[in-house]
Formats: sequence, structure tokens, C-alpha cells
Amino acid sequence: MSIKARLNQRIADAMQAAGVPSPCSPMLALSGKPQFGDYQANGAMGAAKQLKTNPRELAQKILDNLDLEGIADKLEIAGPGFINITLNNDFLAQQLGTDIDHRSADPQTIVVDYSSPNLAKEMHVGHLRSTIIGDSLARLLEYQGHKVIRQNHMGDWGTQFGMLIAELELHLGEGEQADLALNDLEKFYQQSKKHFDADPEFADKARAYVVKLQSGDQHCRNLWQKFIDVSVAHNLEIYQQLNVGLRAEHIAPESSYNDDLDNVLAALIEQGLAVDSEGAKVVFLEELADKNGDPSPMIVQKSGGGFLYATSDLACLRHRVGTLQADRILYFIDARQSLHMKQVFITGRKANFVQPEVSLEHHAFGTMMGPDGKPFKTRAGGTVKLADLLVEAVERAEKLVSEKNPDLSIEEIAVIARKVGIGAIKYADLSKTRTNDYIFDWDAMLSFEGNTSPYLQYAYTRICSIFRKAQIEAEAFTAPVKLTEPQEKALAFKLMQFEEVLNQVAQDCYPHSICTYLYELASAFMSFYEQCPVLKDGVDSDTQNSRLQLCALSASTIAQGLDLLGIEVMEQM
RNA sequence: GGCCCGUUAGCUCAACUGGAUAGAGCAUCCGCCUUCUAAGCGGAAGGUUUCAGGUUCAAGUCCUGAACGGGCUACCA
Repeated sequence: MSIKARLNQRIADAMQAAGVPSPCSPMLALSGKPQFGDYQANGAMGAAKQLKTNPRELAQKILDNLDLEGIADKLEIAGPGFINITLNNDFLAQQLGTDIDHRSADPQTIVVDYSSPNLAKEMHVGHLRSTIIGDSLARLLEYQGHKVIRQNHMGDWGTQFGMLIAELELHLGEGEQADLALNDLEKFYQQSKKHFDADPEFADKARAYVVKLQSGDQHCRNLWQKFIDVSVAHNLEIYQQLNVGLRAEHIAPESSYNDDLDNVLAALIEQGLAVDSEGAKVVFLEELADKNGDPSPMIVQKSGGGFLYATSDLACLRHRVGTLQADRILYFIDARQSLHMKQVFITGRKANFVQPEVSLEHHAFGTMMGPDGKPFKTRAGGTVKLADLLVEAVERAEKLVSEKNPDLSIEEIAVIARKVGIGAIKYADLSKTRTNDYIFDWDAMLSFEGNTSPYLQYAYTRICSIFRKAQIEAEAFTAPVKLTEPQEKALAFKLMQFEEVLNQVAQDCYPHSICTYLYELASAFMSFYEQCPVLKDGVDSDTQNSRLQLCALSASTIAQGLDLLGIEVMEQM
């Protein structure tokens, strides 16, 4: 149990003993300022209001019932009724020596839907968010002992594929090889779009091919498969470069639900949820009605008989609940899909595809904007390819690493540059609040100074360097910790908060909290490093061992935290 | 038109879900490498949290309205 959880429990009990009706919340938070101690409990003020008593008197009554002997040094009532708690140094030191079980007491089956690119085009920088935020959550939940099922809901079944198949047929007809023609997917898409817009005959063929493909025509199916294979291979390559845990076995594309769409529709009709409207089959949702009371429509079958993504998302939802047995389903998808996701969730529940206890969560995120604050486009009007961003990042890192550390071999530099460059990109994205729109800026994203992943990696290498010099294995090292310098205490206190942060993120799915935490931890380590010599002359052996222990714990926490973000560490940089 | 989201330092972002004097990084300025990696450390400066009301012991955070920006809004995904 984390220190925070323990304090929370004790204070809640004390509040109850002081006459606060349950449930009573201590409202425990980290103190904002050093003079206010380590934690502050803000619950007395709200409770006093409820009881119509004086908040400071109530706070005193709570303190009278609160026993933190051996845990806290100082308990103070301040301001209108804050309870400030200063932890005991020996308690903190002793806590550092105990192993905390990071595994959840209630392991669940959790489906994590992320990345889910459209296979018609190459991945661009806009795909970064879903891919790395989702991956981070998958790693964290796995670390906590949940059964995580990654699902990459790739878009392989849309209208555009008719156009792409027709284009591919054209190329193959001229004797070209498929993988050569598809070497540049972006270019291929543009060519095909050009044909579609300029040539009515081509356009008709493209439209016909969509229908043929979806009804199982072998010729179209073969062409489609060729295209998909190339596109999937491209995506898997990107995942590998990004150190993202998505593999071929996690791909559950739209097309895989095709055979179930008729069943979904039949179920919706049978339950009276889907009705005829303007020739289409539509589900009307009063739950999402506007202020005039007009319900929100969701088309589940087009007037021509074709299906849309609402239907395949419903089939997908039913599969995840019924077959995959999910307790919780997390969707990491663009905020523009918010209405669609609400419609799917509500319909899924009304149709009994989803039991009430299953948690459906759309964790949306904002749109990538350009430097002008408008939705991001390159000067040519296109997007930046993800592959190009990764190449640029590694190149910049390579240049810097070889400048900073010329003694390293070419091979070492290449490995370090990859970890630094990719880490910087991921961290730049992960460290921002998920839900807001955000500005894409090359230099900010590829910065290696300040609050960036190289800063964290650098802290790690500094610790490695100490252990290398001492000729001690960091992982195996254990020694009692004593906290005398303020930097030592600050570092120890930060180390103890790791679990609290992870629990929070596992719940609200905001991995930027992990970034903030790791930056604060690394920052506390840097101050400690400057102020508290470890191996230098004049440091007695107890102090040296205690500091080595703090170093070892800092290294393992930073490495573990970065691993949860999918960022790698290295011994030297 | 309706609905959803956003607006915090010159720039990019935080603020533990209503708590105390709103914090970081970048950029700027001043210090610190003969001693564990200076991708670092210490310090300075920078704010009417878009605006106007309201609720509250307490509002960047909640409610109402306005301005600006983005998105969604029936046969793309």
C-alpha cells in the first residue's frame, strides 16, 4: 500500500471518530509548498461546512483521533483548516527498503484499442498520439497484472479501397510488381485519387470494386490482399522503430467483422432499435437529443444496403465483450469521434451487447495543429510522414551523441541515438495532456534539453556511471538508507510516490502524469547528485552505502517508468 | 442553427479534479566544470489564468452569458 493510501485510511478513520458522517474524504494531496509539510489533508473544511461547525475546531478533533506515531513527525493545523503532515525521515527511509507490490488486487481483462490507422495511406505524425498513449496504457496495465488484450482496429474496408484496387490493377496490368508499385503508399494513394477525380470510367470501376470486394469477389479480394500486406508491413515496421508493442497478432481490422454485420443489423431491427428512415436503417438515440428533443441518428445500413463503420464498431464491441470477455474496454481515438463513440456505446448497451458492469471508455485526444494554430498541414498541403519524423529524430540525436561523447564507437552511437531520438519524440507527445489540441513543432519535439526524455535518460546514465566507477552491480545492491540532507529526503519522498502515480494513471489514462512525475524524480536526483557526493573522499561508508542505495532506487524507478512509456534507457550517452 | 471541446508567462505546456503566495521547460540575464558525464546545477526576470457576472470560508478549476479558435452534426472512416 502506498504512503498516501495509508494516510488516507488513517485520516478517514480519524474523521469518522471525530463525528464526520461517512463516507468522509480526507482530500489528501501533496503539499504545494515545503512549509506546509509533505502532504496536506483538506477534508476538514468541507466536513465542517456539512456539520455546521468551525473547521479549525473540527480539524483539531480529527487530530485528537489521529495516531501517526512513527509515520509523521509533525501534524499542524493551518489556515482555515488545512491539516499539514510532515513525514518522519526514518519511516521514509525504512519504507524505501520494503518491496511494494505493484500488482492490482483486482486483475481484470482489459481490451486496449489503439493506433488503428487507415491502411489506405501511410502513417503520418497524427497517428502518433493514439499509438503511443495506448501503448503506454497497455504496458502499465500489464505491469499491474491485468490481462491486457491489444487490439489494432485497422481501417482496411472503406470506400477508398475500391479506388486503390483499381489503381493497383492498372499497375499490374502494365507488368509492374505489387511491392514496387506500392513502394510509396502516399504517392500511390495520390495517383489513385487523381485517376478517380479525372477519369469517370476509372471512378465507376472503383465504385463497382468496393461492392465486389465486400461481397467476396476473388479477383478484387486478391488485389486487396496484396495492397493490405504491403501496408500492414509498413505499419509493423513503424511500430518496431517506435518500440511500440503492437504485432501482427494484435491486428483485428474492420474487415474481420464483415461476416457479422448482417447479424448485428438483424439484432438491432429485432429489438426495434434500428428503423427505416429515408431508405436507410437508422438507430435514433433520445439519449443524445438536442434541445428541441430531436434524437441523434446513427445510420447502421445505407439505403443501398452497404454498411458503415457504426455497424462494424458494434460488431467489434460485441466481439470484445462476448468473445474476448473484456471487463473494461479502452478506446484511444481522436476526439472528433466523440459523438460516434457515444452512439456506439449507448446502442451497444441498449442492444444488450454489453453488460452493465463492463466499462466502456473513450479516451479522446485533441488534434495536432500547425505553428499557426490551424489543423496541421505541410506547405504542400499534406501531412508529415511518421517515418520521416523518426529518421530526422535519430539523425539529430546521432549528431549530438557523437559531439558529446566522441569516445563511443559508431555502433554504440547508433544504438544510443535511436533510443534518444525516438524517446524524445514519444516523450514530447506523451508529456502533454491527452485531451487538448496541441501544436506540432519540429524543434520542440526534437529538443534534448530540459523536460525531455534525454534528461531522464541522462540521469540514468549518471547513476550507471557511479556504479561503474564503484564496480558494484546496481540491481543487486541493498543497504540501509538514512536521510539527513534535504536533497536526500526530497529524493526519497519522490521515489515513494511512484505507485501513487501509476494507480492514478491506470484509472484516468492520462500518461502525462507519469512524465511529470519522472521529470520531478530525475530533477530531485540531479539536485541530490550535485549536493550529495557518493564516491568522493571524505564520505563515510554508511553515508556512501545509503547514497548508493538512493542511486540504485532512482535508476530502477526511472528505468521502470520510462519502460511504461515505451522509452529505453542506456548505460552511457 | 444545434451539440462537444479549448483559451494560463514572449513561445510550448503543468496545476494531484474546489484549496494556501498559479508552477516547469524553451528563449533572455547572472553565477558554477583540476573532484561521481555541464544533455547538468544554483539564481534573476517574466501573470488582471480571454472578457463580464454569479455560487463558495476558498475559483485557473463549478454556474450563466459574451468573444475568439477547433471539431462534430444521415448514407467516408
